[in-house]
Amino acid sequence: MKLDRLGDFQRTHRNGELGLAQAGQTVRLLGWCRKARNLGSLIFIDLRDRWGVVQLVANEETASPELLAKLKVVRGEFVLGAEGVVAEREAKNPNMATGDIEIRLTDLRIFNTAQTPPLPVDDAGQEANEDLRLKYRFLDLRRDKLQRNMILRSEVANITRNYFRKHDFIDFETPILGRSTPEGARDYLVPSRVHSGEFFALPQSPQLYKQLLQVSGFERYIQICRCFRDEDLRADRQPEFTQIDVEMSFVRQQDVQTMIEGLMVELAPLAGQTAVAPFLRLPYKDAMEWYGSDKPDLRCATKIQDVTALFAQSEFNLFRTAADSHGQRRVRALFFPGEQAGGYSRKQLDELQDVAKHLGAGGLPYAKWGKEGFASSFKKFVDAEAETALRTALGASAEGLAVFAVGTDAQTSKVLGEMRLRLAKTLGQMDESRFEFLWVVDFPLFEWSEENQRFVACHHPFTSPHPDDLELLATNPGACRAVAYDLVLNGYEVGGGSIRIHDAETQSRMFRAIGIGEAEAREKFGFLLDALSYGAPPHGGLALGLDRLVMLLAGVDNIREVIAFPKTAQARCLMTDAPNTVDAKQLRELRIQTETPQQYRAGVMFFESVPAELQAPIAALRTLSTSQPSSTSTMVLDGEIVKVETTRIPGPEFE
RNA sequence: GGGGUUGUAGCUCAGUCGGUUAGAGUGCCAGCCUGUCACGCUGGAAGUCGCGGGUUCGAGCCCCGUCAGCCCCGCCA
Repeated sequence: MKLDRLGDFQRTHRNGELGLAQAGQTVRLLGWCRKARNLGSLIFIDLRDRWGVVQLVANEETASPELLAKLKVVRGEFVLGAEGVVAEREAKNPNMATGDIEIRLTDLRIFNTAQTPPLPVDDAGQEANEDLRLKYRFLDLRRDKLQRNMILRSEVANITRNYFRKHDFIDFETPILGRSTPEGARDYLVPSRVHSGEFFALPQSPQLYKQLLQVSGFERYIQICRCFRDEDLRADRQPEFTQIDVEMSFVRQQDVQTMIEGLMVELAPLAGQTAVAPFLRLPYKDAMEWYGSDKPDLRCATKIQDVTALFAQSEFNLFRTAADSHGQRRVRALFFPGEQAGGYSRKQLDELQDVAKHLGAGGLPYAKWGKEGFASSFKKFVDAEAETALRTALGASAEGLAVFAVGTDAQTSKVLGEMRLRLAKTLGQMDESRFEFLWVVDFPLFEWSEENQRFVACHHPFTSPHPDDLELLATNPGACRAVAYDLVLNGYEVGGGSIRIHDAETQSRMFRAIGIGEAEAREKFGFLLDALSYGAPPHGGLALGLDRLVMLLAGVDNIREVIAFPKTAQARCLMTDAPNTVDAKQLRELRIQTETPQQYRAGVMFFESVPAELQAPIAALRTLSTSQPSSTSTMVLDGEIVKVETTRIPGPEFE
């Protein structure tokens, strides 16, 4: 089929903006065919562009033979230009924004055809599997849902830039090629050709640069920047992600928080929500105690309770030994009121217990008060008096379900934190229509790393110790609090920051506390120590996860839905097949040798042009190093270009 | 690194106890159709049951391995 040329065919209107106001006008529109409905001598086409969908119509009596011929070949996703007159419809469609009107076609241009899409492009049907969506991301992105998400994302970025500009922040760009740092996540490394054997690291965050810009006197820094972490993925974690990175001079914790709250107040309406500043400030210790999480979801009111003392005299050994442990181990509980909770079935409780076990619990003791009265996994240890005591302690006035965890605070927090969210959701005791912002503050400065057998910085090693805890730095680092704060929304950490250390002496003490000696500190962070010694102002800031924020504003539960070209959970791009192996020549230039655990050989599938007598030589000849289980490559054999499908076979270790 | 789960037509899925020629909806193709908008009606094509091996008279179904997607734990300053 001969395609039309765009030539000077320009749109006069966007599809979404047409209505009865334009009736009678001749318009030119552009877009994709969402759907063609051919009723014989009457043909409808739904034309989609970024702004909406409008119905085109033509009938046999009035349309020219040329126009009719074109209309009959149009299929889904063809790229069209339409010229026609806006007319009030005979049959209006109240479900469609432009449902009052249609375009009576006078001319149609077909700028491109399209194969039948491998996945549904409209949102009406069922969504395709995600691997398919990721492979054909360019088509998936045509869908309304993703278009809306991308537009929302752009809105968030624009509002953010305007907000900070309004507050005199300066927009910076910091290096993508930087220095690998010892603390924190694994770095993505970039080999340097010029300096063979040496590597740049992609930034996990522009942390040090933004601090140095405070030393330089810019006072207010903002950057919307890409960050990279070579760690395993989650539904809310990608290896490259976008931060709204903020840093300010001459500020206290509350100044940074107030600034960020102002931004949230402006962003919340994008989700039809209202954010009311100031947000709740919840100490880390209380968050862990009440919610078992450092990012509590406050849309559920239920709190964890300590019921250890109730079992001091109990014959239930599991619980009593905790009571005897002088606080080392505790019995903690969650109580959910209501008929539904009290009527929880054995099967449901077993499922919950499985989850608890996966989180490291031995089981999930429970007690429930329902239609059949009191039931519990440890009922034989609970007499009437004990039951009353338990009931009173839990505030269980009527029916309901309590689940228990016993162990160290870390253990019980992990289990009950998860149970709290699960039960709240399944029992409908989580108001998912609300937005609940809060600040979690007073984080510990350090945590013990089993792997390294030393304390490591919880946030990062530039975080200011809490002024009241300075002397603990050397004596009891584990108890030292930090001036660090996380912004939490609906159980997600959407941002985190701190007041930084701004004097070289405190910074040195900090390095000492985490086992970085003078010489090592000098070598790795000499530039920072230098900077701090030349008049660094008191400063602090925070970084917001843009992707997560947009995810929550969009009301979706996966970060991939708000990223145009995301990676899979295995950190691969299904569309481009990145990462991929590179030419030996490239590696030689970089003086890099690779160890490949398996060798790959040309496989068994050949394309039409390969004569039979050449197939065996090809199979024998080619040994490929590729991470792909199979791939197609082109090679020249006896002067003939052939395509070879290579498949991976197990082989000896590659030398 | 570990655990769970999924993989059957272009797409979404069903497939019983291992037993005839592997089905449905949708999409696609063809014909008919002047008010559709999830158009309708009639007909048709369409399958490496992810891949490899095994058990069996017989495997989509059972076993072993493997690849890929998703979720979680560890990890993520």
